[in-house]
Amino acid sequence: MQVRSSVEIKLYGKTHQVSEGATGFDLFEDRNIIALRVNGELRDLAYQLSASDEVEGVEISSPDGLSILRHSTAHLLAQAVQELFPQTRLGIGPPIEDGFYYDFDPLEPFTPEDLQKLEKRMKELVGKSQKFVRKNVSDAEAKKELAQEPYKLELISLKGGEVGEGSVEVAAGQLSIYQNINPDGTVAWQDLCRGPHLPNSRMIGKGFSLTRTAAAYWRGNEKNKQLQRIYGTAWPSVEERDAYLERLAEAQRRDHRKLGVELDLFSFPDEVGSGLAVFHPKGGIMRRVMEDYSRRRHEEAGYEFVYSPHITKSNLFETSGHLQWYSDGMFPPMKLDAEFDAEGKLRKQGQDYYLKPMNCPFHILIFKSRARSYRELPLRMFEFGSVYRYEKSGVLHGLTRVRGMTQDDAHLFVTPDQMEQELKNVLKFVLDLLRDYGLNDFYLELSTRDPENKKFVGSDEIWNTATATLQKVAEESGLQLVPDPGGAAFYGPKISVQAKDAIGRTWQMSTIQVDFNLPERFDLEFVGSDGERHRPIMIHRALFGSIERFFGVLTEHYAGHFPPWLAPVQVVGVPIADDFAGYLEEFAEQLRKKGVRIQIDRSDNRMQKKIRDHTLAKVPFIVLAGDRDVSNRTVSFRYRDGRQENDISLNQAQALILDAISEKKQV
RNA sequence: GCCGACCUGGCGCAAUUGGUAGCGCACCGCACUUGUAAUGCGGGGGUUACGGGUUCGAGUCCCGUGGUCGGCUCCA
Repeated sequence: MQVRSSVEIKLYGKTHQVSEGATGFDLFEDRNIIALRVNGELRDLAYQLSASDEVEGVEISSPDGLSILRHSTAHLLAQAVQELFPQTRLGIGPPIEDGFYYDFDPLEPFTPEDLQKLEKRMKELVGKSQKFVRKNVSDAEAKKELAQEPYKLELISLKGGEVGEGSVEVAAGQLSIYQNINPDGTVAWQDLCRGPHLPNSRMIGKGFSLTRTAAAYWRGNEKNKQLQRIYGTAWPSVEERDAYLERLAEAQRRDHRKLGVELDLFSFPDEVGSGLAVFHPKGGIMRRVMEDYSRRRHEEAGYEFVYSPHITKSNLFETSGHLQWYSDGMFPPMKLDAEFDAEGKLRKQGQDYYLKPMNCPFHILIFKSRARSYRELPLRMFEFGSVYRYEKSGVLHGLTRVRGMTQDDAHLFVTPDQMEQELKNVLKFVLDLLRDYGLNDFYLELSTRDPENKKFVGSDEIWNTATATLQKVAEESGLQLVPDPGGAAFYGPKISVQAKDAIGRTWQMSTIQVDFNLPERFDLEFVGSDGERHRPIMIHRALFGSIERFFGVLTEHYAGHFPPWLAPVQVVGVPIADDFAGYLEEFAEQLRKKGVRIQIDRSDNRMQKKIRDHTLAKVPFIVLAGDRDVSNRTVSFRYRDGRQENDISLNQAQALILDAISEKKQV
């Protein structure tokens, strides 16, 4: 037996002796440990330990472990692609949340059938038990090995930093290539990669799937060539993979575009144009209820209501700067009023009118309509303002990304002294209101100035004050605060409220934005207590973002099971037999007088069919009555989840319904 | 905007290698009147997104336009 000298390392912080030349394989018997963290850096299990290394194991189910699994699966995909489509060149292939992708430059774009073939081939490769082996290479070696891969060569020449977009290929310094090695020692495939990887393809197991293909610009730049991206997902077990796919399926079931059709809420008629929604009566009721409640709350919070037109002459948006900065996102102008003589010469200069992409300039004009005193501030102007933005065709998405929308928009004009208190009030107001609509899991994002960017308005001092104030206000809310450095617009910092929905997805909801720019551009002033003129600060604030978008988010959050106060039809009465319909009609009449949206189903359908229909229509309360109920003066309730409550007295029944509505309860 | 896929009655889907459009639900009518997720019978409804082309013949093939979906880029 060979005698080896031993080496002292630290394993999970404790001193540990290993023989010289030992690797991670010698350290961990647990097969769930698939990589190492050595002195803070992720390494392969095959990493050779050296003295004083501080070592930890990386479990496959840990966040790092999952990334490694997914990264290795991406390699497997790339190997399969190059085997089945040898002419295909490699882009990049990093792990992402819940999975991975790999970008390719193939001769022909991939088809869904190709995906199936690739998945099949990947499964075969898993069975081949190929080792993932790291090979450190010099730049010159790497270029030689990857001479056939133009994109990889580009990465080599760029190295680290500038690569952008999840660089898993190269880091500054040492380059490495990972080879997939057959049990007989031959190299099956290789890729430029910084690793680490699973030790063996067998460990990828069966918990992966290819999910879709898409195009993606090389290195994320619109000016570059588009590559074909294949997305996949990978998990330590088939069960976890299936659970993930089930989450996707659940998200699909909740898709507001689908529910919008099924529940007859809204549509996007082709005749109208992309991204322009019409709300049907049922969606219309919901929208009105949402808006009415919002109005009432705004009124209570000291907002004043204003109205402004949908179109305006160009000069307003020249003054505001929108035409200079954002004209791409605006509908092109309507050219009006130009007059020409018989020779076609211009006799009267025309005017360009634009659909408004924002409401703020109008509110500013209202502010400016007369001299303002400090006594009037804070001045809070609110409007359900319809705006139109020419979103690029490819980004339109149901109600969440549209070309015409109504913002619940408010502009607050405050003195610098008032800013902090006002921001505090606004944040509280926003969160309270969102909670009333059923969202209650939030975090905040604070977008601050990019110090590199010279393109901003306002002094350093005012930026620092505003940023510090926003920060303070955000922290006082007690919510988690995520910094977004460099995320601020050029005209001021902002807080955005992110809400998590019922299945854990995050939606950006409200924004509270400080603006130093527009007061400047419009030369806004108020007269202070000192008799001097001062410039107000403006705060932009949209709560829903847009009503359309919020509507879509709520639809998905509730999966169409709206709480009674929002539900388009709140109660449907189902008589056991037609003889009892009159009894239910009397009950309904009482509720209708109190504003309840209740219908009695007197159709020829069987009672069971009616229950089915109204359950599928997601009506919160189905109220049934038969002879027993008529004699006892009761009804029974049936809920969307199949639950039932029988023999409820009429008074109780009425109280139960009214209470659920007024208290915004879910049932 | 870019890449790819797709577009058949209100909705969800069928239509062998191009041979003259079917089904379920919904809708309408008739009968039935029933205690908690589909009663039975009958009926109406589509110039297959739109415009061209190839062909004896196009839902099926080709070109263009519009729209939808998945991504990329973008989102004041």
